[in-house]
Amino acid sequence: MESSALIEDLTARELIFQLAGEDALIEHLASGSRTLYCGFDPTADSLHIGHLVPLLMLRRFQQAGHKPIALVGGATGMIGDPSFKAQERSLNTTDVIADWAQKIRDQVSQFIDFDASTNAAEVVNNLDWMAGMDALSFLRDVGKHFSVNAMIQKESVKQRLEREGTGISFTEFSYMLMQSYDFSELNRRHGCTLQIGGSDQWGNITGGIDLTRRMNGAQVFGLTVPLVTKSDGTKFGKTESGTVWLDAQRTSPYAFYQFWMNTADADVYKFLRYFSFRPLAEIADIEAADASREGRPEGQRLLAEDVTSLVHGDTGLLAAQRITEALFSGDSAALSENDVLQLRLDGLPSSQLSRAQLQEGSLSQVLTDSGLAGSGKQVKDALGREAVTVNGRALCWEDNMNPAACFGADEALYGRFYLVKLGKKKYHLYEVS
RNA sequence: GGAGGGGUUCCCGAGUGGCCAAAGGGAUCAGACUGUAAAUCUGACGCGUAAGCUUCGGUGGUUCGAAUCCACCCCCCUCCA
Repeated sequence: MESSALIEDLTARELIFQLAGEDALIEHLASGSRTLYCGFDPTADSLHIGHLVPLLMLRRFQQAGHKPIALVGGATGMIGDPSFKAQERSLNTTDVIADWAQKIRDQVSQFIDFDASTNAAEVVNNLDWMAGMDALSFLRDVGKHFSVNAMIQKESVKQRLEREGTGISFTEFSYMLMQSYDFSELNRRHGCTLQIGGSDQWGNITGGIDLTRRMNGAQVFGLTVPLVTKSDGTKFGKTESGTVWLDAQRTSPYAFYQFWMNTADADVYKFLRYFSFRPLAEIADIEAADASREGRPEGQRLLAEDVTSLVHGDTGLLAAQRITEALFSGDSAALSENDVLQLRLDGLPSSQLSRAQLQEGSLSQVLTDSGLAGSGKQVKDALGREAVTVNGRALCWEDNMNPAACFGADEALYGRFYLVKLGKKKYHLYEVS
């Protein structure tokens, strides 16, 4: 895609929330290959789908001929970004952050192309230039350019300053200076002229634009992507089991795929525009086709396929689809022994049990221990509604105290497997020996 | 350092000696209806099959009985110095 068309496409996808220096930026991007960056702080050992929009944004820019830099916040991660956070956060140790930073680095790397001939991507860590900086230099060279009067006007910290019951430490208050310095440093080192980020980053980005002008005398730009919202007002990116992570160890490709499959109709086309690389015209066609179709729309499936493939590759997508096909087609008895083994490899939640374990305790204990249910109450509730099935047979209330009967030897698939379903969507594979 | 206001179950938030496992709302889960939607209705929602057990910042104390009273401590906020 040509640079001139890029902004147009992003606008149409509603991926641009704010632009710093709009006309000049459009001209700037249209007139050459530019270098841009986006920062990711190691606040955990994996990124989650909330990071996906800016991450894919880097990719979109690279596809349009620009050079993306992914910045891992080894230094900023040690401070903690206060932007729109309701409370002061606790600090992690240096070792932990270094470990996380390495993991984030690997993760970020899969979305951008390091082999492109003219605009190969780079990954940098702001610890490289922050670690060596002493407090005096920082205060004199960087701090001097910031007005506290201006900083406390920022929306991102207003809540912390004004709201009763919270506060902000000097440490977190200084975060903006560090991120601003990153921008000016990348501008100096790599000729970086554009920073992108989530809408919560606006204050930090404009801070960096000002600082770069003052320190380097250079004009640089900023772009923020919108916060992903859902039509029902609930928070995007959470499920019962918590955050949806990009790391396959934390959120399996199957769970990831299912997350997107469960997108509400009201959101699915917007999400396709946000998260998929399909041309807008194609997305419009999909929407039109779904509107005139009876029953289940295609949008969710296509969205799930696109995003799962982006994050977990074709292998991950195939695994997710294999499980989905097996579980939701209804007939688990049709699975071959190989299929069952494959499902387990593909990331279907599973656990091992011994016959002896089933002789005592309760079913709710078994299901809770394996993580299928959150509590025994949940299991009891489900039992009372015939919402627990083992290899397709619904259990009832009386079965709770007799787990051995629930996993009858003659009912096992291939002598040892039991596919337990709790509710309509949650499955767990037990191997009993 | 001084004065005042706070810390309640995932979140918000009521509760000021027994009727409190703690109102209400949100989130979440399950059922019905469906399309593995939405909306709506129903149920669950500290842990436990149950008896019962463990909670209201922490530690002690008063009391037959404490989230509620007292002492000390920790943390947060506001104002003053």
